[in-house]
Amino acid sequence: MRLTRYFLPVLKENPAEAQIVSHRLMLRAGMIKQASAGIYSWLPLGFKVLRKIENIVHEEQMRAGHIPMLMPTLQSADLWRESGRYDDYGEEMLRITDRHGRDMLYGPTNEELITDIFRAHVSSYRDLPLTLYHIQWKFRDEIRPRFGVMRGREFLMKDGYNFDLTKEDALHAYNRHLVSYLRTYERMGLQAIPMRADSGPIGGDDTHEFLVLAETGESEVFYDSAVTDIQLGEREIDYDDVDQCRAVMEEFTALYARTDETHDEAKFNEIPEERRRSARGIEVGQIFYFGTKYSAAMGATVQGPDGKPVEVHMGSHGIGVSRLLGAIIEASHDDNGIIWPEGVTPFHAGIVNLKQGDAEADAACEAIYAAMTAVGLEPLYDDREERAGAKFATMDLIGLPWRITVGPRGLKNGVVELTSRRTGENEELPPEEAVQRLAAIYEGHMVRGI
RNA sequence: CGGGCUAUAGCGCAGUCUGGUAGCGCGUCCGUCUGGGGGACGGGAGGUCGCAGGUUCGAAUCCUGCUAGCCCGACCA
Repeated sequence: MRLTRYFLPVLKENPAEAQIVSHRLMLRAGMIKQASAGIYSWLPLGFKVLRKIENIVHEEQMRAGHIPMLMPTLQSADLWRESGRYDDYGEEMLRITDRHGRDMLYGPTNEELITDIFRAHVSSYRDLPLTLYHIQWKFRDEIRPRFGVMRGREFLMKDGYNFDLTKEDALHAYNRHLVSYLRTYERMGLQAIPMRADSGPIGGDDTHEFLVLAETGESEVFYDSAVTDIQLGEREIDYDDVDQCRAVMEEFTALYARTDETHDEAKFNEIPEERRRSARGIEVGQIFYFGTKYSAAMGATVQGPDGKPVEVHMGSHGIGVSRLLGAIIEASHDDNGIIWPEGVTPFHAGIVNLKQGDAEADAACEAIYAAMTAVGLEPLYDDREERAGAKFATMDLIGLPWRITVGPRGLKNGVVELTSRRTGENEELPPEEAVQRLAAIYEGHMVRGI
């Protein structure tokens, strides 16, 4: 993409309403624009990152054997009356009446809809196990939306639902999700720690929240510092392997890590004192096992091998997709702006032409642009008639992890500069080598964008 | 929902107390110079002063009502 043809309305000054760094940077980098309280338009740069995150979530869900689909944002109140949650959910649910006077709602979650689909089409134990998921906009009418996309009213969420014949099968689904979530977050450059949590209005006994440590987090968390040393890394996972998934789950949840809702001071104090940590965290996902709560209420049964109806065991699992943008920025920025992890960056590298209009510099930039595109990389070429300082400032603000700087001075010696946004490290090398280097860096980090 | 606050050009703000027909910085447009960390000079464009009503010869400014948004707290992917 050439910057002169793109739409990137960056701001030099901080908008007054933005208090936390991710909100400020998303506004300044021209990623979002507030439409009303807690509701945002996603401008091209923000939309690009949102789609990349969404695609990582899809890839990891499908890798774990979960089936993508799409349910509507508007739902009928009838299903919610059936589950009993129409009254339980309270003011947070946005209720709407259509022209015929029918009660509708903008879905805050989808347990009812998915259970309705399930009971209509699944009748045999032989169709199990089944895990369906979608990535769809939700609406929760928060009393006080704040922090930009971190606590919006309208937000994009991946929510999935597993249906299993037995509790054991459902617990495997639980573990499978825990593992797949770990991989999902790691691919985005995040460390999200699973913590024992409270189930809230979803209900159920077993639940973990995934928290990204950040000073601006809304949750207070307590943990054993050793948990931050555990990484999934490159290890091979067979998501059908019950024992392996359980082992990984146990590895990641053995050490103490809880939110304030479930914090147990006595157990916390059993940790050696030098490893006790209290901090703040951003909740980026949650997994639940809730047994037959919805299947019993809504009559979701299958016929077992003996021909008798069995209420299915269910769980649900969510990832706050739009919130993740905020969480990633909170975890990865500096005074000059955002620093995108390679996995989610909107463009793979920026090309800065220091002397726009100089025949050699222009030609060199075009050649790099073509070479990057040829190997499947997506560059953002700053071809504006701006001075070097302005171009650098823009690149730093929008946070592309790599920058190729092209100027007449370097070109005389046949080199350009490759600079890491994160470390500031700078290397002079021939243009072709810079492109090769980028191709190697992004090997394994290629995510379909838009 | 309790407490605090704001609304004036795309963004950040002054002007309101003491009424007289709206200003600054950034951005933006045109031109010249410049060219390795938000450059300089010159010239432009851009505003129903959140909305409605009232007081007044005259309202951004005073009065009444409303709306929207922000911050702190109690609740939540």
